[in-house]
Amino acid sequence: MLSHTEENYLKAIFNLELSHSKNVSTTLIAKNLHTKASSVTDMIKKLAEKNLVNYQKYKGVTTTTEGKKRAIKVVRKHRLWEVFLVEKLNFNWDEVHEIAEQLEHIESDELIERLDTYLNYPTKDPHGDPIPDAKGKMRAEKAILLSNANKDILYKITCVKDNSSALLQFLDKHALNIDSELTVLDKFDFDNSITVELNNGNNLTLSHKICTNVFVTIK
Amino acid sequence: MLSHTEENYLKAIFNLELSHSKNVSTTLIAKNLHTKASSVTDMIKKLAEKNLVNYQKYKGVTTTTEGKKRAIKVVRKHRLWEVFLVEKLNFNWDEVHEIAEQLEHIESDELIERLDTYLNYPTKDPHGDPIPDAKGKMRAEKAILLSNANKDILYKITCVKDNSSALLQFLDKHALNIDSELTVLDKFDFDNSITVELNNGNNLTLSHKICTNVFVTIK
DNA sequence: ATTTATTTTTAGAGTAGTCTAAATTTATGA
DNA sequence: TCATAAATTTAGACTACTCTAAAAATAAAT
Repeated sequence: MLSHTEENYLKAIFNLELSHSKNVSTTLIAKNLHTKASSVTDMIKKLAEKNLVNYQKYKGVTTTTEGKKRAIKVVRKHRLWEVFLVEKLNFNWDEVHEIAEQLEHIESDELIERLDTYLNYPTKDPHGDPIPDAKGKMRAEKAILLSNANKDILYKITCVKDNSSALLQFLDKHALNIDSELTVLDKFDFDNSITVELNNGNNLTLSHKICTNVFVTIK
Repeated sequence: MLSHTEENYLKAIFNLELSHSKNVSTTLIAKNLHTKASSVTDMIKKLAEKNLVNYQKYKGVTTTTEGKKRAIKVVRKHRLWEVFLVEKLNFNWDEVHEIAEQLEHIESDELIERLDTYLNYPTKDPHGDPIPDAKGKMRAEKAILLSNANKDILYKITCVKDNSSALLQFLDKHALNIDSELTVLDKFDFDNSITVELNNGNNLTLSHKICTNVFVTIK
């Protein structure tokens, strides 16, 4: 059985491995968990001792097969609880992250499977992130960043990168949601902003920062 | 903000205060939390420092007004989650205690009020225990122990004292539930067992141990 | 009332996790 | 390639909580 802290480290390492690929560095983990590099080193040693990460001094870490399994389980729990909070308790999608961060550590296999059933086996959370199934399989999304989208092609939003309230509230205010459809009309070299047309006919100019935090697929 | 451990101590002290009345002893708390008396002394000092309990060396503790408020909130959360687990996720009443023991520490006022709304403001948990409302008010139940019930009077079960699976499974097997109706037919001095008649006409003889763990009120 | 038993507290130490500051290793760049 | 910068690890200390064993206080019993 892992402590909440161990689970948090494992989840962070796993996520960073996916987004930054291969050997995750100590400082990157520290930044992610708002802690210090020295604390990370200590914890990494502990996780390596338990065969949950591969670790060589000064070379960063990767998760082992067992480590991945544990991390995926935490991710599954986090995302299922997010669906519960939004679908059943009517929370807004920008309010659920902190609470799910706590709920993901509740220990009970039976609970999580019953929750999954109750929610009717959802495959994505309110932010569009895929929910791993009970075996740990996760839908591989061939989504691209909105910043890399081409002009005059119809896309739909599938996922947002950042779960911060600030981003989610911005999207809400501009009627942008998971499954919203849009076409890129213009790309501006000056500040890398782009103008999109929504399927209600409205035009919207989005900053580069927004575009690098929103994933889309061709509709 | 209190740690899980502090909340657990506070809840235990509060419950023992209700059941054993006045100045709860160090050993009683230790037994209740499966820890050692010396650990209890340490924690009591910490809680006294925060004005959550009144403490005089060697004289036991009582909760302060603020301490009671915090304890009641934990109890409210525990019991609401138990209702959720039974009503929505179809757990049996003997399976929910351990999980609720974890869920009761999730920190979010918004969450607990939305859960309450979602469950349609229940007033008792699956074991018949009263759920405090958002202001901390709890229904005062004038229930008596089945062991103190009189002959030939129609009672109904309102609550069970012990949340252990063993007791709950015994009751399940004998079709005894919250709101089950029964009449005491006989009381045996030899072993303090009693014979009851259920409203389906069946007779049942119950041991003293069972009778001191089941609460009833006159129907 | 004084011994004995029980309860409670203190003292000292251990584990999990955190930090700062210093030392070491790796990466960078003239 | 050699100096310097950046990243990483170690060392030592701190908080929260736990324990055992011994000391002190209270309760019980002759």
